Amino acid sequence: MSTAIVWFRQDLRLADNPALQAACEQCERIVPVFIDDPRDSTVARIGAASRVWLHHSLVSLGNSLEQAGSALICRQGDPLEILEALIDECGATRIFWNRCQDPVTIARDKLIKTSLAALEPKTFNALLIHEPWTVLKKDGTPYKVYTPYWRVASAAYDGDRDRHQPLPAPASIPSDAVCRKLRGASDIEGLGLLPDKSWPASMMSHWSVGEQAATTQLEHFLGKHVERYADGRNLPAESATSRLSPYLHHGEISPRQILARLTRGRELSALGDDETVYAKEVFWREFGYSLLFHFPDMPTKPLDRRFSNFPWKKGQKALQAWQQGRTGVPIVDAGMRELYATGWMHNRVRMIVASYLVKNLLLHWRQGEAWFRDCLVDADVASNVMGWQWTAGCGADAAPFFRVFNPVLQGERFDRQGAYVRQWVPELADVDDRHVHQPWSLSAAARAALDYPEPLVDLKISRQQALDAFAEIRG
DNA sequence: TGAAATGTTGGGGCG
DNA sequence: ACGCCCCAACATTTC
Repeated sequence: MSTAIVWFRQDLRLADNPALQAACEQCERIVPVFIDDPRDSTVARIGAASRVWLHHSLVSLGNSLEQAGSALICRQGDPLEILEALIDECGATRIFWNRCQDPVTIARDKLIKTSLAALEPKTFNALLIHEPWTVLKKDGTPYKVYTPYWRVASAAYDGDRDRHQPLPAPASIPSDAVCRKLRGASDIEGLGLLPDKSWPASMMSHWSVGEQAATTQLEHFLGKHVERYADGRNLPAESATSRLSPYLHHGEISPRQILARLTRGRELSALGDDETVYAKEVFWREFGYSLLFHFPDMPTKPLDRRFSNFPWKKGQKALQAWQQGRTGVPIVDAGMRELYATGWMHNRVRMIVASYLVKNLLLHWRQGEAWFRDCLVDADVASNVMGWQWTAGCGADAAPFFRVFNPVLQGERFDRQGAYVRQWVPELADVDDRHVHQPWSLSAAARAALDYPEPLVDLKISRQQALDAFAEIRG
């Protein structure tokens, strides 16, 4: 009897899962396993919020597998050692998995693949539309500007649509008593992904986890919000973004599934304006993975090497005020509090709080990147690092100038009624619309009546400091 | 996926 | 009626 291990990683779904599909087609018995690798390097290791999500996602996947007559085995430790032990225990003759694309995991898995050569490991692309080495400029070098990347990547999708169609879930996942015995009742609990604190429960009260929930959210977004996406996505008080990022990060849904459902048989080039803006967001994720693959030191080193000499400040108090949402800038504090409470932040606000950290507080983008990685349920190294480098000005940004956001203008433009600020900063609930994004312009008496911090820094002065610092390094 | 400085226009107040 | 000034609103330029 042929037995296959299916190693689940960032693909916690049954549908559009080519490794699972191939195993079901080729083998008579399937052993699904998830391995938590506690030795992951700092950059690849996901943070506390993502681990909480992961716990619930594994529970959901485990339930789906059980409904299909199978069972999920969870282990913690060195993946190669665990896989070798498991191969002995269940007599596996083959192993299948879907590829991850961050540098740490690529290097680790390459070794594992070699070590397990006797089982002819078979790996698949389920993470991306285009794997990073397949989209290059004519001269063979990677894109560093998004727009030309999008042109080529979207045309490649349109030119080979059949290949990008998602797979259905396998009709059945053959298992037997031996496999089920390998799974102890408390396997998922045993990974210790849930800290013994109260925040995980309140954070997860904002979410519904799992493959089914991901599909429901996609349908909700496409049915209601995508038609006004170009404008609506910028308004943090409205839930007009897709909110699919945590599902994508853990692989509860795939980009192939999203694009197939968005396009419904059309080419990307035939989509309406709002749909195109959304499709481009999906390809921003692809672009992030491409950058990370071709510039693997991006998590720690600026893409623009001039920034190695940027005079970042050190300020533990300022960093803490930012993390806790007590900077005195309403839109910044609202975003940071939304992040801490829900594990997620609206994308427009991510740009604003990030810009404030690096260009007003002049703190290193890596400190912001680390905080986001720890707090976001969608923390994806590629997207997170790309976003922070973009904000800091050292990443892939085609702008020919040093971009500095003004959080007051951003707030007034995208949260005109202050609804978002009032939701997350209740101290400002009664401040009128004209002052809600700049409470320091209230009279001294009105300010004293508010239990809200004075601004940490002057926006105009700190902006000028950032511009001066950039002038120093730009050569 | 920007902001601030600078330039232009046009309506209203006023002598 | 007219010119002048002021300034808001909008447009353009610059980093």
